Amino acid sequence: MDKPEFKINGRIWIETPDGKVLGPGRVELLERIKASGSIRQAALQMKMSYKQAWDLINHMNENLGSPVIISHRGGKGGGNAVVTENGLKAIEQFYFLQNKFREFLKADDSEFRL
Amino acid sequence: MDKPEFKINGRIWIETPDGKVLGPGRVELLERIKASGSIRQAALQMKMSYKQAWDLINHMNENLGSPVIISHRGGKGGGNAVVTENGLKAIEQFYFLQNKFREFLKADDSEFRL
DNA sequence: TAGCGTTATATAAAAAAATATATAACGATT
DNA sequence: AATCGTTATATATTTTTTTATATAACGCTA
Repeated sequence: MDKPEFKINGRIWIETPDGKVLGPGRVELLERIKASGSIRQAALQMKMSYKQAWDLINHMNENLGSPVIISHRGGKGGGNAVVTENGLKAIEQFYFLQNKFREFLKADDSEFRL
Repeated sequence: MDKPEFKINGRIWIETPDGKVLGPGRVELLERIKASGSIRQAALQMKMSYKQAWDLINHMNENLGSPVIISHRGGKGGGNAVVTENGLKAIEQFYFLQNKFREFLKADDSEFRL
């Protein structure tokens, strides 16, 4: 139990006065929907239940100014989901911040010593 | 639902290969033990159960190189707990990082716009 | 119009986490 | 040696969260 290797880690998110609206998990969900065109497939890939994915999307749609996902049921393939312009902006801007945060973590990586 | 105010927020912690060992909550716990000399009182102040506080302390004691809290039972007052040198260093160093992180958040505060 | 796979939604079941309760150990103080 | 308030620990209960199950709606396709 001597000399453990300490690393600083953390996470960032976007919030409104009503609470958290965007974080790493939700952004990944958006990206997977963008790639697969399906809420269901994105949920399977991330090993979360469809309900959980849907709840997250619904919450984002209602709290990110305008919808990030537009979904349709029925039709070819049974239905589909697409990321809106607003959603794409959300992904892009969050990654920008995420990258800055990574730099921050890297810079302070060896600043914790007991 | 238009023009919500977006704020970036987040949290940092210290981890070893075995997982998280120190974060804002645990540091606050250490500080309250330092001030009160009692695990129990610190737990009450933070509205957590004694068990939860004890588990956190135990985990820190076992994973922060050397103990951060030394506790005694019996005696005057029924018992007591004191923060070790190692614990004081942990508090101090975490606050140093925490302050840097606050600056980071403030600097990037208005960088998310949809 | 029957079938398909998905979205949407509610409800039930299961799992996990938090909390409460109980009890013993402890040592200075009286 | 009895009392006190705390630490230490186990067990039980409650609460919360997560996951599973079921069912309906939908619109293209064949």
